[in-house]
Amino acid sequence: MAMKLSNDIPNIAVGRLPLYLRALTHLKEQDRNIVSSRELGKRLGIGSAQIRKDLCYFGGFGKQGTGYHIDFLIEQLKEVLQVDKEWQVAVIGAGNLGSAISRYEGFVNRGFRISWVFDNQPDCIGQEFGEITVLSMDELEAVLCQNHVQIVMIAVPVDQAQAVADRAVVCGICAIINYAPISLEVPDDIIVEYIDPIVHLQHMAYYLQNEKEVQ
Amino acid sequence: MAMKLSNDIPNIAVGRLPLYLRALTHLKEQDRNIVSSRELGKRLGIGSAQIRKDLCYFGGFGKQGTGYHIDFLIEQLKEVLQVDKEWQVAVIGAGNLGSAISRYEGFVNRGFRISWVFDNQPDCIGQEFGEITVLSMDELEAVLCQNHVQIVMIAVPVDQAQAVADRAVVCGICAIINYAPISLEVPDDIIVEYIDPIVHLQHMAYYLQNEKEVQ
DNA sequence: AACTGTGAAGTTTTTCACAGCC
DNA sequence: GGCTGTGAAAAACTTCACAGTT
Repeated sequence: MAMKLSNDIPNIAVGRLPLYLRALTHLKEQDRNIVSSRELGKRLGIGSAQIRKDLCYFGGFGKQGTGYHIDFLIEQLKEVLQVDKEWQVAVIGAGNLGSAISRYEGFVNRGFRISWVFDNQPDCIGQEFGEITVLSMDELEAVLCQNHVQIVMIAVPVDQAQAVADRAVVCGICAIINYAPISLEVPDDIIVEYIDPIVHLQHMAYYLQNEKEVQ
Repeated sequence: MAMKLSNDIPNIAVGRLPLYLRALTHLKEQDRNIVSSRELGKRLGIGSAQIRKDLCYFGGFGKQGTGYHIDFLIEQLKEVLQVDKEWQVAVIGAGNLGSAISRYEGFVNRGFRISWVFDNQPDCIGQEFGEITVLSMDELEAVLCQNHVQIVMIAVPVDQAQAVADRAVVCGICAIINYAPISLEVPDDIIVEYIDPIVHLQHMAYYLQNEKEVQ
């Protein structure tokens, strides 16, 4: 992601807000009303000062002596992140991964809705995932353009990912979540984030003790 | 992840090595032999100095005036990351997501193999994903312990994730990839990494222009 | 008494810039 | 001429510490 476009709030701080939001939602589900930066930090493995500072960039939503009202903070963070509305998302690729994403029900109450899924395999097209039907890749441009789709998730085989991204970019999309294990080349104003479990696994492996060395 | 255990190499630099490895693999597939830090950086959207510095922590694998031999660098990075061997991984949860992970064929040539999958749904247990069979959750402890499994991927519903993590930790696992949208509480010596697409989406949404404001 | 908001201090990470090498 | 390896400078980020508020 080539981000730091914004005025002056560190991208890395913005990146933590979704984690705060996620944790706050769980607290709310446990019928909690108030939380301190210390408790929130402990749950997330983050220092309390960092949380206060991050929230402070956006005005500070807490009460001295008390902490943060969970409902209020959730509401404010959703507004800051622009997820108080519902973004329409297109998924490209309806294989194992694309279909798992499309069937996942967790998007909606966090600000997103998968509204379209595309694939180029004839046996896939027409399949129903919950409320949506798999469309042909031939319809990609028409659907993305006509609906002013801003976010796409790419879940196609790695050798098709760049071509698919190029097609989406031409349609005016602004942001891509790429599940294919390849760095995409896109114009500077397009936001790209990557989800590649193997990157995480390889990162972790560095810190693991090799069994043989242990013995 | 509570990482900085290591001697003195920044965790964040280690985290970039898998990206370098991934990009190098693509270059190799295009029959390239040599690459400069500048070209590699351009592909990844990273400064060339950063790449040189990262590689330098591990000794510096380049040749002045020339660049980096791709084959050699791949080999060295795999060794550094300990992915020149094959780690056995267990997936917990065989729903949409768990089965997509388990069927994915991209793990093997990047240092990992999904060797076991568990679920608690009777209609799931016994299903075959490629070469592996879905096992009952009742067998979790026995399998993890007997095989000294070090890495598990959690792909169960959010309300079961913590309990599943607890069970895995007792079995002596060292690292968790958690796909459930919740922060896990685990002992300090367990490495946890999170994969939650909605965290990425929410992060991106912050930088998107709201349609209404554009007009 | 408990907790936030926030400048200032401290630390980490990135970038610069150039000597040394091919 | 082109490129790496690497100290030193710059920038970014985190933590401290405390005034101020409830």
